[in-house]
Amino acid sequence: MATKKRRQFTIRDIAKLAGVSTATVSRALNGRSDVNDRTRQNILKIAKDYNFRPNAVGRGLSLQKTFTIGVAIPDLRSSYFTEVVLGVDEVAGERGYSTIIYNTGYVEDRERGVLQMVRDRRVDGMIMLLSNRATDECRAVVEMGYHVVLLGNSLENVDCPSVECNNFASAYAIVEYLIKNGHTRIAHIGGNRDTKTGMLRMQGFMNAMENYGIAVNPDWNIPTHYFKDEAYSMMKSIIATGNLPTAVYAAADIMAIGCYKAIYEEGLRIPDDISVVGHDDIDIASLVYPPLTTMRQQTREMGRTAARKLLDGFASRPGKDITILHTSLVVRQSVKNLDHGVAAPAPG
Amino acid sequence: MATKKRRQFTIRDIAKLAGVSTATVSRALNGRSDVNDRTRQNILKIAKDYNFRPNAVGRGLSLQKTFTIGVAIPDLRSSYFTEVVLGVDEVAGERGYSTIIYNTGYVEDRERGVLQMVRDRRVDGMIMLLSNRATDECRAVVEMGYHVVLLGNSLENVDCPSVECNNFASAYAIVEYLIKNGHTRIAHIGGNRDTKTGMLRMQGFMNAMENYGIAVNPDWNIPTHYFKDEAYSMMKSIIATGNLPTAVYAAADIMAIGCYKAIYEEGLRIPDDISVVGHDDIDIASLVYPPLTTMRQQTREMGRTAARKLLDGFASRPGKDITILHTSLVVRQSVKNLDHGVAAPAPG
DNA sequence: CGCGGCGTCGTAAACGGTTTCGGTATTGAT
DNA sequence: ATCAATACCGAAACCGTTTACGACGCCGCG
Repeated sequence: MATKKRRQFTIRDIAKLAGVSTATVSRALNGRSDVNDRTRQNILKIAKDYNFRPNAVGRGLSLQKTFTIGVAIPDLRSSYFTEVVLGVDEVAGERGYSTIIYNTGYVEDRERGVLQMVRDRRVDGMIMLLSNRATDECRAVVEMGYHVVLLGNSLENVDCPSVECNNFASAYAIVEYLIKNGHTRIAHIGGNRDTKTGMLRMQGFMNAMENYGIAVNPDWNIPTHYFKDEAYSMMKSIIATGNLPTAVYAAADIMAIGCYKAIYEEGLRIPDDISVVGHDDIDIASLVYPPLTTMRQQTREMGRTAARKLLDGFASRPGKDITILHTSLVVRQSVKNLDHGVAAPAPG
Repeated sequence: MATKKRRQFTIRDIAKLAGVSTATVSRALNGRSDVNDRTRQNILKIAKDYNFRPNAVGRGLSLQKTFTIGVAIPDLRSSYFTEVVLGVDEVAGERGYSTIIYNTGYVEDRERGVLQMVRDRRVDGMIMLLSNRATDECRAVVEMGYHVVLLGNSLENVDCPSVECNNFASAYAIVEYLIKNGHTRIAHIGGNRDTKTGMLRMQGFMNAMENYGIAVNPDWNIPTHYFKDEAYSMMKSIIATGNLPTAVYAAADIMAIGCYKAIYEEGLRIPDDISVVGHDDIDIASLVYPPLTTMRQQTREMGRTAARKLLDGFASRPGKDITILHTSLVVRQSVKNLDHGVAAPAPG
């Protein structure tokens, strides 16, 4: 069985069949003007008959360009990230580029490794969602003149474009929403501390609390990773103390979902016993029970503009320029209004 | 600003600096034995000092191998598929391959296009989740000797490995579960008809109904695509007729979620008014309300074995061989037992 | 001394495209 | 008829790496 793999059918073969040189074949195939129309038709016909496909690797080597861009995300399973990728892929596709997706899982080595793909010339540029830990590596790469744009997390002293949302204001807004609904016992299951988003959202939380004169319980300000399972564990441990908050602000919807699980497992109700809010408005936020109130990010649009920046940068290389897409509060049913509600805050 | 992009630092530069030929540099860098240890150390040092990285494109051309595999999935947003991808990426990573993800969106042209990547030599092999519509194209490609393995949907007369689940038996089992809970008025929001999985699950549904002597209402056997939104629409239109089933079997969890949305929007309750079951056990199946009973697939494992087959196939090329991973019923809370329940079947 | 073997390395040809440079033939103007 | 411009095309270099083949020196052995 198993058909043997033949040598590839190349433009040299076409050249021989057409009685011309490879240069002419290349010109004809690429639609250049300086080739006679009859010979072009002939070459095109042969290419078609033999089902010819140019070898992308050879082409890439010659052109010093692969027409491929990479995008590195921390977690393939989070629809926040896949939505970003979809946005990137959209505009990449429009411009004749394909996109490679890398999953870093927030592990430092993989972040670094992925960054090198652009030096390997596997991709023409990279869109990176990474933590601060890769800062030095990233700076080095952009200083070598390679094209990268950052998403969600611009880095200190790294001169490349980035797109993000106003994390601080966004966190402030949703915590304020909680406070205006009568909550004072508020926990923060926070995002990764070596991530700018994580720091800013935490600061937004702190600042809102401070401005309203509410003390924050240090046991209720817990950094962890942007994973469902980790948020689940943290929520569990908070509940285990017996000292319950009336509301929790999870730094990402995916983490809020983890909190849901923990809360339900402990026999508590949302929002009656504990209110929960998240951040990002990923697609399942409206599908869980109760539907999650959260801050909506323009996720796909972020992917799109990142891709545009990267692709535009191939022509004329830009320096640092940050574009910020704003967020908006979407109110659903996961927070209880304590002023008009039944229960008073749980006993400390 | 914007550092100029220099010519790449190549093994030729290293050769010059070390006073040897590029052949020796290549040998040293690749750990071959026939190079003196002192010269090797010298070369390695230079490579390190200059932060050298071999050009993957040049390497790929020379080796006729890119150490990259592609995986084509229909929908990046479905965690069923991303889970597959994660499985693939796991074993690929272990063996020194990276993986490229392509999103086809079930559109025929993209399925065909993606298939060509392996002919372009962009990837060493492909794992494809596709519909029957790409059958001819796919057969042609494998007959040319390229490496592809199919996942979820083996194709007629295409001689390549594939991995799937027992769709027929799986569908039969969950419909039987519905029947044993007293349901007879059962609708099937079915998967894509040009997909083997869609056909088989539909047949499993039909067969179960027939074996239990239950007539199937043709208005309740609706094919559509494996998308949440489409299932939502279908469910809406069923409800709009006023003739309600007591249960619906959605051919995929993602579709079941779409049904949830439609049912809730119409002010009905799950499972009190309508029971819902799905297929696949994607991660949010346990997080929606009520938790969805469904058939669990060994999703990640499917990705893993597909990758193993592909990678193993590089050494010795296999013909058709289908491995089937079994499914299991996971009972949660989205179906009501009509025998012990309150309500009799709704009036026809 | 001659010879084979081994260790080490260089030359040059691949791999599959693109592109520069220049050459020939044709055309049109004078 | 002469000359310049133009259309079309080929030779060869190039992109960065690997590798088949052979060269060379050195060693030990008969």
